[in-house]
Amino acid sequence: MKLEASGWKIGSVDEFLELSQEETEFIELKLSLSQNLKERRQSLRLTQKDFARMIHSSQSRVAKMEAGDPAVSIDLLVKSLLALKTSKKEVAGMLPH
Amino acid sequence: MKLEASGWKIGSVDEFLELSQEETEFIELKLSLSQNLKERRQSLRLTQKDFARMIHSSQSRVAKMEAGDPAVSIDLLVKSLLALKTSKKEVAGMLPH
DNA sequence: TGAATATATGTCGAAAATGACATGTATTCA
DNA sequence: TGAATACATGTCATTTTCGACATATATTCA
Repeated sequence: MKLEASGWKIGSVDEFLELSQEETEFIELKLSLSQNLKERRQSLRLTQKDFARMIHSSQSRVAKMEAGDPAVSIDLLVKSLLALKTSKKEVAGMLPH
Repeated sequence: MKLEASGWKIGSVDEFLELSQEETEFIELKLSLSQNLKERRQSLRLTQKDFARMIHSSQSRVAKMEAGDPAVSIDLLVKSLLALKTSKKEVAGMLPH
């Protein structure tokens, strides 16, 4: 999984070139939601633009969500999934490895 | 479940006194994480103050997290749970109804 | 091919979330 | 009881995330 390529910071103040287990799990969790969101949108034959209108957001933000951009919150990802009629159980199913 | 008591807005511009299914599910999801976080912290015999230090936050913010304050993000709740060595599978188990 | 459509990326001011602090209220226990 | 400890609540300046926009790059398809 190319975390580096998604713009996730690799270096930090405390650790140089190393992500803590906790940080890694957090990022993986978000990427799982991102990927599932993209799959769901596509399987519904929605364009990013149309989906953006559904959630009162913008095409560029949808693209960032799906790209796993670090500057997108889990809150927005979850709200987006719920807007696609994803059940809580389905959201839960996206989390475990 | 007393959503109103937790400070969640009941009225909005579009709908007066009614939460959409989507909004309700989002709030319930957050409250589940809140409650589980509180239980986990308590079972580990950690004070809010001590836990706050662990996650580089403050006692007041921990209190707000556990109270289900709307102004607390899922991101912070998830990071907090992960700091308590909660596995992704365990987080997933908190979500379904 | 090339126009139309779809997606990716960078930037901005506005809005929301943050840690910190002060202070109020419960709870504990000697 | 009352002091000590734990938790709740309100506010504030700073940081982060937001929708929006411009524009670059991919993809589709006639």
